[in-house]
Amino acid sequence: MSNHIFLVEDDESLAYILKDSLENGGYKVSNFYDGKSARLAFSRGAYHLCIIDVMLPLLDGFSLASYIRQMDRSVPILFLTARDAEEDKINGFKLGADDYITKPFSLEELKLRIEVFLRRTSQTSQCLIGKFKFDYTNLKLECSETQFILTQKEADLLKFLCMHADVVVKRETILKELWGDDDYFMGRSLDVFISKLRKYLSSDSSIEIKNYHGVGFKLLM
Amino acid sequence: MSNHIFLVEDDESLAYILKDSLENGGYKVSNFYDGKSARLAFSRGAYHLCIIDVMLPLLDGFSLASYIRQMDRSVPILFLTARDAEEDKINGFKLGADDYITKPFSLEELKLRIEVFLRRTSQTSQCLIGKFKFDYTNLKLECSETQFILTQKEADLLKFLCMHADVVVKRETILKELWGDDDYFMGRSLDVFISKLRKYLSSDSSIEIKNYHGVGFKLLM
DNA sequence: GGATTGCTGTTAATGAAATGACAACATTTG
DNA sequence: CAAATGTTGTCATTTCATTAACAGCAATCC
Repeated sequence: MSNHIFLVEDDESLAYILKDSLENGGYKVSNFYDGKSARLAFSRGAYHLCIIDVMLPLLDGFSLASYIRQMDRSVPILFLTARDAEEDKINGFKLGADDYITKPFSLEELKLRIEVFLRRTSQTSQCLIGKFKFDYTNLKLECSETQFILTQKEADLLKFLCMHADVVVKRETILKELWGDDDYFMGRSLDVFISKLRKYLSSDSSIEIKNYHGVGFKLLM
Repeated sequence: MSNHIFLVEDDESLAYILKDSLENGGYKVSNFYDGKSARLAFSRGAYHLCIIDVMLPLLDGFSLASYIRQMDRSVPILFLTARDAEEDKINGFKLGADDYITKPFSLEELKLRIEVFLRRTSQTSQCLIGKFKFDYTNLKLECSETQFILTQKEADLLKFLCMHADVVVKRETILKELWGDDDYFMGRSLDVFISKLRKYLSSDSSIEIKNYHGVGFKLLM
């Protein structure tokens, strides 16, 4: 699920460099060279982040941003602006811009900021299990009283069960998916992990990892 | 990592309104009602921005600011001052104040200025890590007692961890980003650098670079 | 019912791999 | 060459998936 970046920059060579290096960074980039065509394009596409030069032909960056804000109240907008145009900033923040980068800037800088924003919006794959909050990417399983740090494999298994909550998942399916194969010892290993997860979740009696004899498991909550 | 605002205002109702609305704006706010207790508190905490009323009981805003400036050479200080006290401004700028807001002011105005300042500090690549101030562009990591000059690679890594504070960053991601590739020896090299950073940061026990076995690292502070 | 067999739950032991700390080496820079 | 920096190698330690061991349970058969 690669993130789609909406880039509006009229300086062709800069635009090219940005597009190229962002694409190398694994993003999908759509590039527009003036405010008007950008505005039209935005209404037709779905984007995860906008990078907009303040100075644009036909329609300036602020007007474009204000239009985008109307269409989408949450998409992060990142302005490219000249070095010390302080009043630009105030102007922009009013429109709900999220950040500025002043030219000239380093690509690294830009990439880092993009990551920060995309992280902020795309929730770090969290899900609720009874009274617990499970954060898969941070391997964290927490409730008001306690917090557990899971190992990768524990987290993988719990995630798999979550994604198939209330459904009986076959042992075979889990093993193929998470262990890559299915033999006697892997099966025993799975049992050990199930046991560990049950222990983590034991403080909430509404949660149950139920065994279906000879078939598999089901996460109930 | 939400920004922490140091607010000193003796008018209780104003203080309450400010604190409340800034907290709603996503900031963490610590509020003090007189200069003396504020001075004590500042020396014990780490803040990203200070908002100080000029007129304060026990210790006036200027004296407080001058103390803060000694402790921290770069934290933005924003004064709240009466309408037309021009000499206050001159006084304040000498002490290294960064901006003034004259009462009465609008909340929007204040919020915008705060954002501008916080962006500015983040743009100059300074960030706070526990009791340390880390200046990426100058490769400087300092606290009240000591100062380290980092190498470029040390600084790169620390910056990367800062930008992803409180998130588990995969080894692979770090290596791809900072070493350009990912093989066994680069992995070992990364471990060496992590070890160096831990040594630099060891004097503040609230900072931790936590390892997630087989996964990566997370900067906690 | 009672015996047998295979499946599951749990805990502990084991060994391979990841990590931390440090030293040695290589490379660059002035 | 001397100093600074990053990489590679070594060894001790830690972590964790797996394996082993044993006890309880479920299904099947007589």
